[in-house]
Amino acid sequence: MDRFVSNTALRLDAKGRVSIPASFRSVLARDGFDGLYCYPALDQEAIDAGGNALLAEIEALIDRFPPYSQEREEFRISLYGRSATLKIDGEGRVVLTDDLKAHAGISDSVVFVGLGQKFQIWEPQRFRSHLAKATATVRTLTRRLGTPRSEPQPEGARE
Amino acid sequence: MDRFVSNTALRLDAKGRVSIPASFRSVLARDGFDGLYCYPALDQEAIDAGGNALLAEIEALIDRFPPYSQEREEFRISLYGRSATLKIDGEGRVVLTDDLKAHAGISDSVVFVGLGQKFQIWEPQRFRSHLAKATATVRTLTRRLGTPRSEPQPEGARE
DNA sequence: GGTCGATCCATTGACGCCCATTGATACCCA
DNA sequence: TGGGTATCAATGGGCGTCAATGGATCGACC
Repeated sequence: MDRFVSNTALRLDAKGRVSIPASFRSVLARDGFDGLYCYPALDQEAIDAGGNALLAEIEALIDRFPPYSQEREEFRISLYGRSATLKIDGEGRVVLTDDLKAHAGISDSVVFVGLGQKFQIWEPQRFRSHLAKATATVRTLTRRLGTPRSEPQPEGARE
Repeated sequence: MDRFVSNTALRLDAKGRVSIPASFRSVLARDGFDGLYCYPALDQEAIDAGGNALLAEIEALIDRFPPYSQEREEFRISLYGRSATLKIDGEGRVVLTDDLKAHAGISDSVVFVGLGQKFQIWEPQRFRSHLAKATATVRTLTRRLGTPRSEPQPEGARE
């Protein structure tokens, strides 16, 4: 398996540590990144996390702007400045920074959600409501498309 | 690791000393530069800092202008003339010059922000507001560009 | 002789690293 | 097929190391 899939709910311990799900760890190991690269999601109250694949995605985004341009510098500041590379201990755990926890509203438990090249870390309650909203959106979209109770998209349409 | 990454908030002591984050120090050591090369950032109320890699970047910037041109001389004056090479003490600390502190509005605490080949030193409050502004820009730009794997925003999605 | 600065030392608190426990799941064998 | 066992993921805690910080001493240059 080379993609992050499925979701898992886990708790932070007294020291603020939280285990990365074992299946995600094996993906990270395959990816070759030492540690866990994290930053606050731009459009959601969640943490985006991953390895080299995620990092490459971000750098590709930055490289779309010419060197020394104002936009590029703002991208660099905003993405690098808010990101954190967390160390993974021998048991596969990380401690989230205060910034990350504040952005996602995380206190003592989280949900890991696999999204292919990356995964997200949510505060469980917020994830539930986000999921409900997303599901409602999907329903209205499929209705509007006029494809009731059929698969909305063929496999691999968007990666 | 051979690049400056992540960010750290630290305080100046009564003597004006401030520790360079250990991870940054190890990059500087690898870079081989003795001390810390600093200058006021051109476009921001921050201090640019680094080692040989930063110096090389600056020279590359200057070399984009024809020799003896007005622009080139102004770049040289502006960059070299305002720069300072700070001494790093046995504990990995530096004292910022008054010029640098004035430019960045630094009094008794700072934030170090890794930006790859260099890092920046900010006054925490200004960094926060700058980050907020940059992030807003990034949001609108990524929407316009059509970020990969961002969710579709259907019109009329109720909130 | 005094002040400023630089090098050295001492404290403390966080973090990395290690091991122990528990609970669930998969596997094996009767 | 059911029971027992081995394996591994998740969790909790202890301890040592080192980064960050504060203070003290030594020296140089006014």
